[in-house]
Amino acid sequence: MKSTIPENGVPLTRPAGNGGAERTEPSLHGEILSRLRDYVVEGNIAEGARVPERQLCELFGISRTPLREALKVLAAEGLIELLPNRGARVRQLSRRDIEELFEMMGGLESLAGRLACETITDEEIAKIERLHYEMYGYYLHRHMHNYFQANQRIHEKIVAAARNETLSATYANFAGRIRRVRYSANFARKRQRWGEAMREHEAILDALRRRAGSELSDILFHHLRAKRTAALEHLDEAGDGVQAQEIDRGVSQR
Amino acid sequence: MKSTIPENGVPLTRPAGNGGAERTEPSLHGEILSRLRDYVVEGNIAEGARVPERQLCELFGISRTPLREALKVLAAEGLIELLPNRGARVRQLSRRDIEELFEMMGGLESLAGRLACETITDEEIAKIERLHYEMYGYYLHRHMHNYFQANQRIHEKIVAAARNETLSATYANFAGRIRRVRYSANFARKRQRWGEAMREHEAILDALRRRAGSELSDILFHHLRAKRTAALEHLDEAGDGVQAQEIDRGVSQR
DNA sequence: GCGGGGATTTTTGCATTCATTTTCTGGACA
DNA sequence: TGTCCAGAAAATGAATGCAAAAATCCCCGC
Repeated sequence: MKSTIPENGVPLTRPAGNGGAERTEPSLHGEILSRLRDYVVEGNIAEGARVPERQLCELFGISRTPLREALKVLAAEGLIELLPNRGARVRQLSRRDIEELFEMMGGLESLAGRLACETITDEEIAKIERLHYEMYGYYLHRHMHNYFQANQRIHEKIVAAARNETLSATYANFAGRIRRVRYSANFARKRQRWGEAMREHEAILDALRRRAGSELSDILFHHLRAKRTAALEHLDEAGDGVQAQEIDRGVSQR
Repeated sequence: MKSTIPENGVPLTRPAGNGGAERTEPSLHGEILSRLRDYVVEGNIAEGARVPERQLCELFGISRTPLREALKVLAAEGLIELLPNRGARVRQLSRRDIEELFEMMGGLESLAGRLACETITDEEIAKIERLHYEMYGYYLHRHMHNYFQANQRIHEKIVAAARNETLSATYANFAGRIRRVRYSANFARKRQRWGEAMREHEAILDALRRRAGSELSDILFHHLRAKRTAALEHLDEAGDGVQAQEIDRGVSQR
């Protein structure tokens, strides 16, 4: 059959028992798309660097056709950019891009909060409260990583409570795009910002309990606006070394 | 009944001088993507119907490879859906899909309004005011089509005033998905709803003049919520005849 | 030592080909 | 007459081939 494909570490066919969390992608294209997206989101290719078609084909054990299809989709998602006759590059997020993405996240969470207030159940709120106190514990112990994860899950729960699949999918898309930025920004988060964030989260919970949609919408927007500010500050501080390499990546008009 | 594609005037090979207003897409893939997206959005293929690869290849004068790449992207955009080993179909919007899309539009416009209030200039507001009075004229004369277009342009201006390219692109994407629904719903719009919409638009302008971001955010959300309700009512009334043809398109659960 | 220009290699974009799967068709049989 | 099944035809998904563009290398002149 596919005897021409060199055997490498990655199995050509999916293992029979797929490993727990991963949802089964029926088509090869779908699976490649997911895998390549993860591969890029997880930072396996440097920002602004070329996406090596040939190597990825070997890595995944496929031909160029499905890989290129996946590249086109990722480009449409905004994760990479396609330069005519010059292949794909991992999209380098400019300062403005990051601003825009945080604003989008703010808008989406704002919407999610508003919608959630319309239909959220007491059980769902209780679940979020539990996550909140868990997060508070990590805050007190200054356990950054777990705090970050609990934080993410709270926001995901709110989005899920909106009961809007389209919104969830869009949210996941944008979340993927700024994942690295958010994480590193959170790592550098100052004590002061931590305290603010905790207070904002308390306000979020309060508005959620009262099902105050419009109010929650405002709070979430400003919460994300604050995250944006923190991320940009972090970028300014830590990013000086990165500036140089951001410059020479050439034109990238959309 | 297989041939849903009418023979239209699109030449098989691209004319040397590309036709007028269209922005030049550097790559063939990009051009095919745009053309195919327009082709679908404009309703040239019935909802739920198969997207005939072979015929479209002949129509555009290309091979299957770039066409299939475009199909994958359109599927990611939510315009069509891909059934494994069974090709692409134009996505049939369920009632729930339409609800979700209007909610998304509400969220995006809500965000746009909030952001716009931060940076909009007096000139931009004046421009929107002119459009508003133009629209008011069409309202008085019951000139449905022009009213719809002026309405669209006002909302586009607000989104543009947010100065967020990512938001604009996302907005355009969702607007394309529900274009048909919105338009037909507007056509059926009752007198009463027209009056309401005009009042809402006045409130929008008022909040915009005062740069009351949070307030405008609320107004726009509820404005879109009202549009959603109107669209769904229209669907319930006029959609009875469509129900039958919606049933037998086979499985398509999401 | 350094820069420039042309040939070579690599990469890209699309067309074509090939193996499967699905769908259509026609006929056997209850 | 209706149903089921086998074979043919068509469509799909992915691999490969090929021409053109880009990147790289190499050598020459300065």
